[in-house]
Amino acid sequence: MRGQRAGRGAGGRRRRGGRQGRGADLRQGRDRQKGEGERYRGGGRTLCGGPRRGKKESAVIRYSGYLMPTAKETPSDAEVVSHRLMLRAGMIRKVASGIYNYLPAGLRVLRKVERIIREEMDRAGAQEVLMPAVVPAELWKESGRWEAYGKELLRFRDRADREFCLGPTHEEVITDLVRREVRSYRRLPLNLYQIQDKFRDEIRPRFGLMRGREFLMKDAYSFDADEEGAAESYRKMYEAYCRIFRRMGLSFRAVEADTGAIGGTFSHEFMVIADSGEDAIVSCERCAYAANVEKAECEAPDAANPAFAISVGPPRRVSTPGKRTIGEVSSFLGIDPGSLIKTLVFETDKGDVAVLVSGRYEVNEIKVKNLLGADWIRLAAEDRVRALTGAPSGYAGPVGLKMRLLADHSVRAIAVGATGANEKDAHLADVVPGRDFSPETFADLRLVAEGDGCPRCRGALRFSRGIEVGHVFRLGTKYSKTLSATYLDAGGKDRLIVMGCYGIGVGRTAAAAIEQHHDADGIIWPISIAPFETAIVPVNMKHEGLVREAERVGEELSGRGIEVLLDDREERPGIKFKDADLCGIPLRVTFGEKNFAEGFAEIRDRKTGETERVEVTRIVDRVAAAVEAKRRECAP
RNA sequence: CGGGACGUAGCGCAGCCUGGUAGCGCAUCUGCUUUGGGAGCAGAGGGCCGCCGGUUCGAAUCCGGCCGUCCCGACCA
Repeated sequence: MRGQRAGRGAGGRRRRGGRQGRGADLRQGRDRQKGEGERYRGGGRTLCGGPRRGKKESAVIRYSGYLMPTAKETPSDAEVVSHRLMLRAGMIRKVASGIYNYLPAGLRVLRKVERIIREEMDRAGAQEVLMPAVVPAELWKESGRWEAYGKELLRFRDRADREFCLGPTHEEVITDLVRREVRSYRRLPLNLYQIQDKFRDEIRPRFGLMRGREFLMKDAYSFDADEEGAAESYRKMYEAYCRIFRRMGLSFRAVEADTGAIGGTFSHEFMVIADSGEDAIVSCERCAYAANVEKAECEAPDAANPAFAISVGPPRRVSTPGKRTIGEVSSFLGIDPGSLIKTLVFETDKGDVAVLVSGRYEVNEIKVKNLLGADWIRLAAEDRVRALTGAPSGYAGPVGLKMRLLADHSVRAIAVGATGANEKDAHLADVVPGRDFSPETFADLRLVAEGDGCPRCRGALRFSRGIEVGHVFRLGTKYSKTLSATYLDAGGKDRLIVMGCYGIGVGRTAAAAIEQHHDADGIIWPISIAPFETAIVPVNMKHEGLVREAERVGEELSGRGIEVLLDDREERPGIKFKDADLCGIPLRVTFGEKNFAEGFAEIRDRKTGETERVEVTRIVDRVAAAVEAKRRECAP
């Protein structure tokens, strides 16, 4: 799949150069050979940051020789916008499920994301290291995660039959490094990070770079002498993350989150707000509270007035043939779903458990899992439900049920309710919690719902969707304990190092930026992570004066530190415009014949579509000013 | 791993039900014309019809197995 549209002009030159090898063809033509050599030097420097140093070298990239094969149609297996657009814009190509090639333009975007991350991590006092992708099993066995991590951890053996894995995260490796090198409190605090390829053998890779198996990730690890220091390290990272995502021009929210498999005590996820996001988040309209719905706390309602239930007789069995869902049962019995007591049976590593919740709400499995201190939890399968309750699922109820019973606070608000009868096609009415059954505990076990108040300030909660691009954790001593990473304090005593870890998905962040910033024509990159800052489009490559002027302007802009893509392909204007839009280049300078004859060119803003006609003599200044304005929008 | 689908030219698809010459659009290559929003005409190249087996005189088409990919559910940056 070579440049579909990448250059008729090149083709012409190739022909003249003879028909031998393709590799040779690509080097034909002095001008292009020069362009290519310079491109790498120039491009590399620009991307690595820092002011441009002396020497006149062209950093202008010429589209005709550049591998950015755009497509009008998309492979049918791309579902989300970011995936589709990255494929169409010639940024990535799939190699295997969840594994991608990054083409030059895609790589430029990743490098820019990396660069911002590096600058802010360095600024926050972190130091860059690089750890191996291949990790010996011993380290993972030592931490206990060799067993605990599951199939996502890709394991294999070397020729000597030693076990290894591809690192999906590097707590073990970094802790091993630090425990060897750090002995004294004088060396703390320490924060080390890397930007490296990770591999997680996802059950179901999807959405292109949003959920790949191999992916670029920045992971940082902090080491402190005590909890106070760890809290400070955490705060610094939290702030660095805010700066990072602001600089990428993203609208995001830091939300309280569950710590999951990484473990630890406390964590925030950084969510890029996008309707297509996989995660649901809630945030308070009045205060700063924001959380992943998995984590979001629910207030306990007032308990029902017991006087209410005093006159009610014993539970009544009612026939409910074929009615098993809350909706069916409540409308069949003519009662409010909120007074149905929903009973769900879960299997966990701590044994089976039934969880009760008001029919108005959903059980939050993560809260149940955390309450039990379980490693895993799943809704019991049909036959298990039958064995435990004596009825098919849909008819379970707490009355007379012989198993662990946990109840959500919402059940307490039910004075008289209805519930399954543990018998097929039957429910019980006039059920009084506390009288007819008693759960071992009432706790917050449900999912937040629309209409709930903020747990902090009782303000209104707003629901939105987000893409998790970063995650910061307070790990405490989880890894320093299992891997015995200790230091000597000032009193000469051995103490455990207190850790934190901090991740950012590099490719995912680029994808999230697209999810948040695109339109019908393609990507609209924030300038700080765009592959190029401006495109220059000479409308007719046969018009020598016009082309020469376009090239001159490109060189000048480049000389001012602006990243330019010169579309020197022998294509029709429509194609060039479409491609510039598709690839999301923030500004486009168009050299058209009519305007050029009058001494004018045009600047177009990709985002607003606004077009400005500017005299060619002033165009460089004008573009530079526009670029500057866009860069300022991405200020931290 | 469960549920649903799909594998035919680089990409998007038709053909399969009812077995017999592999087709369309885009892209690619050549020539001419064209040059402000994915051009026109003329010509050309490109296929182990996912793989293996079975049925049949004959299989892209029917049957079985395998592999791959995608979509929906439980994990995560």
